[in-house]
Amino acid sequence: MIDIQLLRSNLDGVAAQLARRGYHLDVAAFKALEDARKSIQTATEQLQSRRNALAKQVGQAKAKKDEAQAATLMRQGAELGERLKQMEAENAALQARLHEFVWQIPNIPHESVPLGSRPEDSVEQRRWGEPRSFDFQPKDHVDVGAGLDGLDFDTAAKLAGSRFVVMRGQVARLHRAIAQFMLDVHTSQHGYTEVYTPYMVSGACADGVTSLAKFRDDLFKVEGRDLYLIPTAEYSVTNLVRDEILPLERLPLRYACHSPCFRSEAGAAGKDTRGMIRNHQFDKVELVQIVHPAKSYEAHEQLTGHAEAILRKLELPYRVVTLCTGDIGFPSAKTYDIEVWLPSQKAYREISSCSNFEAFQARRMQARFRNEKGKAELVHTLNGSGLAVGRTLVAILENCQNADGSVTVPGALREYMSGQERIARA
RNA sequence: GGAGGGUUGGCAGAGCGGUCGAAUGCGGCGGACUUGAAAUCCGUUGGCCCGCAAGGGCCCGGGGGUUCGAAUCCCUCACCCUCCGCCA
Repeated sequence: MIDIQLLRSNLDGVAAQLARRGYHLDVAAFKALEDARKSIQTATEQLQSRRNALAKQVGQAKAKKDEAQAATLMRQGAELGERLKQMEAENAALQARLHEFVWQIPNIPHESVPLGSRPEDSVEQRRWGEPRSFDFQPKDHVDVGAGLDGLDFDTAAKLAGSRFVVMRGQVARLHRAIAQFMLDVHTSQHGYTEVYTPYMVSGACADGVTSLAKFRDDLFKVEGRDLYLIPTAEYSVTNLVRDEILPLERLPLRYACHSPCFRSEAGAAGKDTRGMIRNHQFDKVELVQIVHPAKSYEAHEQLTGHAEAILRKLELPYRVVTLCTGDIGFPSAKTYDIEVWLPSQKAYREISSCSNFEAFQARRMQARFRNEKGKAELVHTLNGSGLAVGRTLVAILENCQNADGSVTVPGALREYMSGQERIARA
């Protein structure tokens, strides 16, 4: 969430900055809420002060064995109690409303984020690699996978419905190899610590990284329990530092985590229904960084570079896009999307999203560090896919396919495939 | 599943219903001593909210209750630990 002090001190300024991302901040509502809060809070605290003073006097009277005096004071205290109870309830209700109001405000976009309301307004930063020109008609990953007896959507549908996949044989192994490879690169070359975390988190943790109220429908919930299947390892990994005050020297923390991700895709009916571009379950290697506030934009560039390194090693053409103000996610201050080339679609498709959340998530999670002055201060959090495993498999099947239906294994993955250079139908 | 114990400040750990936001130790910070460091000694050291300030309020796992007054009593939920049973 954004700093409520900032709202109090510069409400119109915040509203203007939020307007850049298409969010209308109800300034009048906030003012009304704040005014009411102020008067009720002050009144409540005055009553509390009097109650405390009275209670103290009762103690003193009793110590002096002045029972008559004590009885008088206790009667006064009892009278005061009734009013206090009402005030406290009113105060609590108002604080809750204010809290709710502030918690559903999205993050303020960083000044470097291009202004725009549609995906087309996002700005391409760079491209790497040349899309391959085929001397035959390339198939999409569904057909390549079927030809290899490796991807089976019909059977998956029998088990769990649409938007699932069954992988077999060499394709399943390739999928596993991709994840291993990514994890190894990030831990051995980019300074990340591998972590294994729960695939379910509490509602509070979900609310720590984004707005649960807003995104509840996108999550799978465990029936009858306050547990949600993670839609990305970000949910569990970022929360590793919730309610912590980290020593300065522990920063930065860099975590890499391979996990399955579960998404209900409630709002995506009819979109990307073919293949495994948008499934209810997919694997991803996630990168998370917990950093000093002064270093987060530097870290953001590095983290994006770490994700890009994977595509370079796999020799898959991609481009990097800075999402425009209207397209960044709820908690994000700035996001780079990395898009990989898919021959079947003749288009670049998202394979990674790298965001700097500044203190937005940290404030929700109460994730802090002890700064140079010894004071507790909120950390900055970042994450990025490094990369989505399923979509990487899709990209390899499509970009590395051969006319005979086989697929060439990218050089970087061969050590994970017993040196095998290509996958063909068994 | 059954029985019991526990959750207190950065950490460890005390705390008869009244002056406890909380002893003590460690750690941190400042200082003395030292060429420097260690050791020792002295001082200091939680978070949050309102307020220009003075000052006030809240926080002892979460929530509720009893009371003039709750870290201390009661209820409830969560988590942790120990033992028994069961299971992988």
